[in-house]
Amino acid sequence: MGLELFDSKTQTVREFTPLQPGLVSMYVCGPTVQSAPHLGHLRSALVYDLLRRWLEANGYQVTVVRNVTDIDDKVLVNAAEANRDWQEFALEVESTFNSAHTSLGISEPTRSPRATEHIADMIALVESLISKGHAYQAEDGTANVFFDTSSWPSYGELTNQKLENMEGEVEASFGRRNVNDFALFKAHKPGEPESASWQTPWGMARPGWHIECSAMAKHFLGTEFDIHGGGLDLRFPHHENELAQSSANGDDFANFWFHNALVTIQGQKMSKSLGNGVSVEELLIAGSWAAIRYWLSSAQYRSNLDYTANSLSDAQAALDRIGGFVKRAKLVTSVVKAQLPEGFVRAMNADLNIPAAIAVLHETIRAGNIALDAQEIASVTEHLSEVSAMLDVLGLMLGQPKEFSAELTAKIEKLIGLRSEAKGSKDFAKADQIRAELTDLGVTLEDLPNQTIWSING
RNA sequence: GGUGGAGUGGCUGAGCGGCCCAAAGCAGCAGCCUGCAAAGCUGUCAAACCACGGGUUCAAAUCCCGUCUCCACCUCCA
Repeated sequence: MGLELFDSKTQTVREFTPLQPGLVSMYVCGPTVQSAPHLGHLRSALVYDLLRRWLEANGYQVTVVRNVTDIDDKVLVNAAEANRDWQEFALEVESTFNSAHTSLGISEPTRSPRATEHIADMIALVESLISKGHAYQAEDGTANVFFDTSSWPSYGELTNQKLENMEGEVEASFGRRNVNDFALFKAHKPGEPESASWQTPWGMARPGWHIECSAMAKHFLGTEFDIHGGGLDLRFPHHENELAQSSANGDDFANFWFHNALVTIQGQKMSKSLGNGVSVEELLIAGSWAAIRYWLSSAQYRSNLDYTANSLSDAQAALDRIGGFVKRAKLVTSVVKAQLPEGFVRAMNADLNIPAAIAVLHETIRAGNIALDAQEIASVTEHLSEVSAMLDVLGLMLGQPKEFSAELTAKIEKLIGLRSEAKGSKDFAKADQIRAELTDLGVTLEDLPNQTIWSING
């Protein structure tokens, strides 16, 4: 059985078949670069990285477009507060996202377009919508342009809502005809930087939030593509509005809608507006990037993931177990090409059940350890190779071995040599003294049957 | 008011009609290894039965009904 994914539009798990054999096109809503990323953003980025890896492991050529929303109310507000040029500010925040992604081992999207680079595409799309009777310039004559929700009977189809049940704006404002109509372009406001507005057929304006995704998805992926992803909190209004714009324009848009659940803290959503987001800096005090990645993988993507004080240390302990096996196994054998275990494949295909896949990883490690104890090298090789293949798919990093100076390495190895000699001549006092010396240097020794390996803590 | 989702061992977290008297990890306990440790490994422990009360079924954590609690979205958010 092949890959099955939950499609949040139909609210069913469906077999995934790409529109074009062998190719997968995916659009992911990336960050609004208004402030530095927190754990929740990392989860979202990681989910799509894992999906991409699994698709690639299955032989698909995957095109991932992840946008950067670099023009938005909050970007302008936050930049102004920081007394910065908004474009510089946006670029800087974007780079903090990028470096966090890189550190987490998230591969770069095929394309990562910025909203401000596609104003022309957005204008074209809005003109098309106006000509089809689905959008209008503000009644008050400003450059505001709105989508006319009353012209689109399917509005609400993504989130299964009826227009009359929606709360909408308190009152029609800025020239809206209807409280649920949403902005496609926003007229330039006095006080906002000139640079934050563009010449449009309706006057100087900047794009609304939703139009960029419709325009850029079409630009890079065409009128129809396989998967549209983003955080659960984007389903409404953002994705609902994207769908309305694109489908009102006659485009088929996404075949699968994919929404990752959120990271919570004390049961509450982690969010910029609640101010309870755990920043990258705080995370790195609690654990390593590897631990963060492992922990973020530990719940299925549609389940909330609650961050607690122990989260990263638990993850690190699990990771150490994995790393310990790999390290020891590699002393007696090496990795060969291996098939992924059937249970692992089954778990990944079942709507990307990473925690179940990780369970298979641990089971394989246990079997590998047993083989290691029994000195059954062929079996160790097999298990090590399977583990390696699984780690590859999961993109799990095993605490990249730190580089130490040759000088330090030589010193440590010399001390270990002396200790071994002391042990050989049963001079345990001396051996223990050397071990204590190494402990002071932060070096942890591990005595294996015929050698001593070492690592440096922290 | 509307639309979704969740409640599983000390913690995290899979399972969503029979293979479940419930995966995996962490923590706990014991043993192995060791000169002793550390680290590591192995085993084991754990839920008077999966929020509660009914029901359907030969069979339910898994389906249905009711109740309680919690979360998300309907305003910017991954």
